[in-house]
Amino acid sequence: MSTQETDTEQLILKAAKNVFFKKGYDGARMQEIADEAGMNKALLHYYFRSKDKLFEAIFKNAFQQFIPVMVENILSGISLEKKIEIFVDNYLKVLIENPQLPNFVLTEINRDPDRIFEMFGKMGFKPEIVLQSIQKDMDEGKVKSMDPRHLLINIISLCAFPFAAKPLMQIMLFNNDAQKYNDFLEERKKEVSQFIIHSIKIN
Amino acid sequence: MSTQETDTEQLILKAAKNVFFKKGYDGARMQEIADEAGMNKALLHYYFRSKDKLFEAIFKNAFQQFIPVMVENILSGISLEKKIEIFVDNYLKVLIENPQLPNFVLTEINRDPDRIFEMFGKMGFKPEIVLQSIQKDMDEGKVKSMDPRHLLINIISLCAFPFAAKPLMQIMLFNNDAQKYNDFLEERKKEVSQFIIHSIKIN
DNA sequence: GTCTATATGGCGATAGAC
DNA sequence: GTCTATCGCCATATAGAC
Repeated sequence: MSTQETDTEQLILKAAKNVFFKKGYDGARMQEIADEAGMNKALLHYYFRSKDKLFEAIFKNAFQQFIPVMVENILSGISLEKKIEIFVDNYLKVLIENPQLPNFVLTEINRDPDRIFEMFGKMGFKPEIVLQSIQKDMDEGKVKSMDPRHLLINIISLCAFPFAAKPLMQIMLFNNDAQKYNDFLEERKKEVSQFIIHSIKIN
Repeated sequence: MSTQETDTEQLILKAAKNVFFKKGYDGARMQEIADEAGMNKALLHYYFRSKDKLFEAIFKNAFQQFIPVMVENILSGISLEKKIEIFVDNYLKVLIENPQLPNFVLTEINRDPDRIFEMFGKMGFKPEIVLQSIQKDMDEGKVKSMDPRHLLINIISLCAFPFAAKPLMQIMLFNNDAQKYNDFLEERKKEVSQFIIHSIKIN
């Protein structure tokens, strides 16, 4: 695949990402994408043929942004606690740069979950491996024993949800001050790690 | 307000809830609602005039289902730990009965966050009061000290996210066995409480 | 109140000039 | 490659018979 794509194509992709991320597939309008890209609607069809095809491009790109981050440190030999720390840090970093990502993924999870699961698989994210890795540390008595699925879903929930619910939380907790909410999300890199690790520690 | 509404109106509301919850405002079709209610499309307009008005009815109803639950035990004098336990239990109970609720609310959060915030206020949910109540127990040294906003958002995240991401999690963690995922969500009533309380305990 | 038939508008997509 | 103009469909909404 060539890394050299036309300027126009890049403009379209950027605008489409914005609109699809904000409005979802159903709510997005080709006209709005064209406006945001500063060009005519017909050009979108010239480059991508249909709304579906354009969406597909955005969809694949979105997953390439965060699945590798999730896969990365799973197979390394470090302790579960350290893994969690690194995972939370990396995952939140990606989300801070792409705050609309959780909403986009959640929308798609409800449109076509199988497609997403398939995409996860293609990119090397295998839940069984993650669960086994967690189970191993529990069996060795390094952390509190529990159903690893609860722990996994807890970690993902604590990272992703504050982005999915961002507009409301920003109003509720920070008087709609965007800068303060971003600082708050930054803090969560440490806060969430501590929260989880404290919870699974054995004393 | 009369509690006696026509049968037809009830049928419409029930069908509309199903479709709006599943497809969101943009994805929902008046035809589909009519089909599911077993009647003609024109009747929906006879009773509710427009798609917007019908949606508004569903919207208000949805919030009446869960905000009172959140407000309920906040002002009581019991300990924070006990409050969390009761809150998680009640909140998850509502969500198990209305699994699509988080998606519905999240969609609306991104469409019009101010409207939701207003709705929260009208129904007596004031975040400052919740935060103060949490802060009080921290000041008294009963639980670990932290920004109460992180704790609040952690609690909500741990409860709501597994429903928002349900279709994918069911596939990933339970081979798409709906019964098993429901059992898993039931388990979370205890699991989430323990997870949180363990994390804020002082040793 | 409930239906069928139809009006109205919006949106994805295409044709064709430049 | 990029634009304007337009087609054709589908969804909301209304008119009017029963």
